[in-house]
Amino acid sequence: MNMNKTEGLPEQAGNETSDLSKARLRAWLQILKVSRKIEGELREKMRLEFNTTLPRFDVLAALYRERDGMRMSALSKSLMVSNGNVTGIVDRLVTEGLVVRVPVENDRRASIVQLTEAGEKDFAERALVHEGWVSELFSDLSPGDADALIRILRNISHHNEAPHD
Amino acid sequence: MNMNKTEGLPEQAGNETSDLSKARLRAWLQILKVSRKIEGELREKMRLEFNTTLPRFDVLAALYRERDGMRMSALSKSLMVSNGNVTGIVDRLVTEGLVVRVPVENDRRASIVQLTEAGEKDFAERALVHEGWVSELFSDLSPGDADALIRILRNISHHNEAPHD
DNA sequence: GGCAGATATTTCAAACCCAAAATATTTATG
DNA sequence: CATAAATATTTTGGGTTTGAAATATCTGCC
Repeated sequence: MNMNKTEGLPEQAGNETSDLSKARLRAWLQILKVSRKIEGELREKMRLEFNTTLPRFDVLAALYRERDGMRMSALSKSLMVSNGNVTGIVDRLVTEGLVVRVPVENDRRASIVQLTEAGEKDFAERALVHEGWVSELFSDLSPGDADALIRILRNISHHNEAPHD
Repeated sequence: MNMNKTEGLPEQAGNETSDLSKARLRAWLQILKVSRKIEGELREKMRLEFNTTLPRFDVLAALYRERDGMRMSALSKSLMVSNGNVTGIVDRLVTEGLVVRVPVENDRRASIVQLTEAGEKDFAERALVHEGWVSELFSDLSPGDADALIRILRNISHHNEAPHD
């Protein structure tokens, strides 16, 4: 018996549009929807309250976690955006005086991007407000659901891991 | 004992960076991470396999669900992007022959965007492959977790509802 | 009819984003 | 040492994205 059941079997290649496949597609579309809505809200708040943009904030956040600074390549990997992209964002942060490019000893190709004192101060203040915004936008998210969400999403991240976490 | 625990207490207004607030922030960052990674994978596949882009595919998908066509404003609301944005994407789809702009009876301001036969055919084929990609990227997502994910994310969507779902 | 305000869309400037090519530098290998 | 391959970053070209301003049109009110 059990001959026609597929439990334990690997997924069938030609089995397009199974129920499971459709459920996963719905899940993905829902992730996309929430992601876009929250990102839009945060972008607007950033602009109105802080007169800055989300990508710039993200760069500052990454640098705040690594006080010794990061290379451009480390930044782009951490933020999951392209190399060339980070160049422009860091350029703007430099002109704003929030970060600096420090040459690397013994490697004249690379440079390390670091928060200035002003950048550190600015970010520290803004991070608190930002966390408040997020908490407000997610105020329907119970502790249990938050944990479940994080667990499920981590599973997905880990599976699609290109280099490492 | 148990005197210092805060379980059951309502959220404190001035209590920035409470545990719950931090959990929600982590949840948001995880959503962002998954969203970016999956979007990047899909973008690359779209480019290599279909020689198209994600935004164009999204517009075709919306139009495929509404065979009678949609107004520009309905499109931008549905995709949660700005009005001006849709203009450029539809322009490109028009030159590719996948959609057409049909004037609206009694309202010369508006136009209705509709799939052409070629657009319909193209999308129908690609949608199946796309669903397969998503299912593969989410292959670690069990049916139970998919349902939980959708439920939790819907809660969040509903809370942040500007006009309607 | 005339006209103020609302609505639908496009245009515009600035920023972001990617992939690929270009540049500069370092490392490894003969 | 020379030089091919690898590495780090910037530049480039095409596309996407937003918010605001500009256009065109419609609706309601006098």
